[in-house]
Amino acid sequence: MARRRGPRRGGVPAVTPPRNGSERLWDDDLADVAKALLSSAVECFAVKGFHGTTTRDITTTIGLTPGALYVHFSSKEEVLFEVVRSGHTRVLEELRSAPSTGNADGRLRWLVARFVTWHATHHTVGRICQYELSPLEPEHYAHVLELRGRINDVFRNAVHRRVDAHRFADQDVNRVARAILSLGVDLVRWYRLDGEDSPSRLGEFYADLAIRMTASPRTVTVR
Amino acid sequence: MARRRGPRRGGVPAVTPPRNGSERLWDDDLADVAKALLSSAVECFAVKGFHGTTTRDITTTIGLTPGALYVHFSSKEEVLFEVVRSGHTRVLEELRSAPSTGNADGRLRWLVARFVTWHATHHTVGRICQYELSPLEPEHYAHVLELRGRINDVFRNAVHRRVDAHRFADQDVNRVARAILSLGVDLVRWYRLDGEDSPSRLGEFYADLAIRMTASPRTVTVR
DNA sequence: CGTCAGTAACTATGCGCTTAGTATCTCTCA
DNA sequence: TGAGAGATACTAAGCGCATAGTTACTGACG
Repeated sequence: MARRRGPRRGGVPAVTPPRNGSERLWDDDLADVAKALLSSAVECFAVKGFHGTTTRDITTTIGLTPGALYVHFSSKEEVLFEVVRSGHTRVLEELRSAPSTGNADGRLRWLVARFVTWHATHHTVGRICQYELSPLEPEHYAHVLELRGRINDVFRNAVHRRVDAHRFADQDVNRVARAILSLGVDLVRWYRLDGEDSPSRLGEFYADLAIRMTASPRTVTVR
Repeated sequence: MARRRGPRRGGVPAVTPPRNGSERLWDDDLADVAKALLSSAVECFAVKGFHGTTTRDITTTIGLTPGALYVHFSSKEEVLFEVVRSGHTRVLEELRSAPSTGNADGRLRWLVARFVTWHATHHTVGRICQYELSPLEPEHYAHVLELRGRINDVFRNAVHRRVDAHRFADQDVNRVARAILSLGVDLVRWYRLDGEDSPSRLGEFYADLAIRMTASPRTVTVR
């Protein structure tokens, strides 16, 4: 007993995973402990940032010691990369699940609503995905940039489709698309689950707003 | 000579201030070296975050040693606080310089354009003001929160005024005000001076967008 | 001469990561 | 079926380095 050095392997897990809803975001093939490490990292990174978070913070929160992190990930940076990559991948999957039928208005509305709902629901992960990119290694950053480019394309295409449907030539389409995306992203900075809007209500509100933002200028000034 | 311990004091300054436009933001009563430290900190904090920036980063960039920082500021955190407090204070001053005459549309347009132009021009400081608040000491954070509340109030009032002027009851005014503010803030995340929009052009675009966002829903659907 | 801005050297602490070891599990073989 | 080997998840301890901040001192200025 005095010389006890290791944990039980298998059997009842020694790990206490955090209950923050992020475990749904990780790849299925990850071990349970790896998933718990990621979920713990999410809470720490979101509050203290990457550099302000220690490996001791991440591991002790779930009942492990710092060395355990290196069994599953090669570095602290790789934990960050996995969080950010998974977050973006899940967002992209969500957007790609959009129904292929329907008109341009409906499509844009659907995309905005889903994007916003996702970011409100996962605003903690979202915060890391938006504001903690600079500590990533260059190849990891490049990978994430590519995912972001794909997400941007979905919105840009949807806005172009809606605007084309109304045939307005004096509209700067890319600027509006970027503004709509901007709203969906910036909410991770201020959103709280105990605020007055549920994720889906906020999604509906922003979808309405996006339609208004892409309306023809002539329509607005018709009064 | 072998025991030389200090620098030349006075005469030709040993300090090389960074040229990033932030020196205009600091309080006039600060010493030139203190201002240079703040401007250097802005570059470092914006790229590496507060925790990822060392006192050596800040000081050696302008030709000083780490101990020099403590001649002017009591801690690294105080440097951050001064950057963030000054940034918010300058924004608030800008908003308060709005002409008191004019209609509700013009006022909202003016505020948005100025807010956006400011954040595009000073997007580096803006990034710190939005995303590097968690390392602040509690009293400093409270101070900054109060400034932010005042900035929010200016926008909320302007949006209420515009909406009231049109007498629309089905509009969620605070949500729209928050969305407009959100656009102005999130731009610090992505804005680059070498992009296609100058600060003032972006300000005009967002001012137009804000008017559209606050238009009556009935107007939009009048087609 | 006194003051003060800044330096060089240093201190105490903490960090990311490594290493040697342990307990447990799984598989193979007789 | 049981024993032994190999593999593995994890710990406790530690390493090498770096950090924020301190201290004793210097040189220039008024």
